[in-house]
Amino acid sequence: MRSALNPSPRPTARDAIIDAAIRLWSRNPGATFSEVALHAGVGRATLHRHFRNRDDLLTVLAEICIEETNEAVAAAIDRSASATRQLQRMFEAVIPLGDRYSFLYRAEIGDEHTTDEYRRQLDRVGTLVGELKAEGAVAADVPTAWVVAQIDQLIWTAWNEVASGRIAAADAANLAARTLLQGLGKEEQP
Amino acid sequence: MRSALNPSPRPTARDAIIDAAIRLWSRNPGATFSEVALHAGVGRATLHRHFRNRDDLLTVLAEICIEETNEAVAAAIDRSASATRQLQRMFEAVIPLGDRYSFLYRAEIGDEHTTDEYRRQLDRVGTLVGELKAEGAVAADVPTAWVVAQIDQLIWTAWNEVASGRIAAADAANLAARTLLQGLGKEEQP
DNA sequence: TTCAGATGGTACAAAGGTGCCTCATACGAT
DNA sequence: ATCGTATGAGGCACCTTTGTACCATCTGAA
Repeated sequence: MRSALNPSPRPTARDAIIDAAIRLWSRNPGATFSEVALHAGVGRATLHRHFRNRDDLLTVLAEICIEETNEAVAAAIDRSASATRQLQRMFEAVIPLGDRYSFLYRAEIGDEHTTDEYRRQLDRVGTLVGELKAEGAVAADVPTAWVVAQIDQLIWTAWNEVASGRIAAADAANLAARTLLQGLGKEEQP
Repeated sequence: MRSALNPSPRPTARDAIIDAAIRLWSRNPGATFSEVALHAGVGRATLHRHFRNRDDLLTVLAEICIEETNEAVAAAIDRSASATRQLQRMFEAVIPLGDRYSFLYRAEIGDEHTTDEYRRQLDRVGTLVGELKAEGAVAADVPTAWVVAQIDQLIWTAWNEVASGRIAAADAANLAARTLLQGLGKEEQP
């Protein structure tokens, strides 16, 4: 059966490879091309037919992950809502992507367009943090860079804890938002 | 000159190797033995004389890092102080070790003794979290696993931000403690 | 000076990964 | 049924890394 998405190149094999590679490289960035092929259920030759080499595949994966994240965030963000609610919805949208997103942390992407897109993503988070500060949800004296780093880490940690079974998936976004906002909220008594 | 520490095996070369390996593998876990030797300023042959193979070196590094962390924490912890202050001092002690500690996150250590020691370390953090809950500094309804994960991540994030120059070193421990405690503190109004 | 130990450089073989290739086959469209 | 395409299996040459061995050199101690 042909996926409704991806009408252009290939139906199943390519998707299987992409999925397996993301999954595998998230756990083990040094995994072999053979292992990727094995986990994708395709021959190693087929893998090379779809992606010339390791960098090629890596770049495609990164672009897909960033695109997925952008879409999830765009769907979650409602600019008419408060920044606090936008943050909450962003956590809900992005945390489930943690397993697909995580391998980008360590991967060294050479492709310029991809790194630019990633930087732009962080900038967007920085903008959201600015709005949170304007709302008073985040104290103005906390460095924006710290808040952005925390959001990044919270997404990863939340997914990680869910994946390992220590935290219920339903609680993850709430815990993350609570950790961030009540942790960085204005001090009550100085 | 012979270091006062390490009286038993070798004076300088071994220490240089260990230092270079930790530093290098923290940034690039896949770095080659040759690269390690290069950064340590020794020949690859010398490296092999001190450490039979990669696993051997990795295990030694892990043990050293865990031991260093244990010592730093033990020196910082004062059981007569409040758990909150103990946490603060732990952050102060451990964050500067972030660069030497970080490569353990991804490294796959086979050695049983080492993994046990690491588990014990996490357990100790869990105990501290229990005390924090007893003090009311951390809400009882927050899963301990989540708090432990946050502490772990805060150490790493804090060091990371300091290393990249986005956060001042002097602020890191305070920011971390503030993020954690005020983020997980008892709710004021339900 | 002499000697033992440590080191650097180099060479070597084994092992594994990579990229490319061919061939037989299975599947779908015509 | 036939043809074209994608695939799986396997082979092959090339490269890097790894672990080992050998030898000349240097340094500190006797």
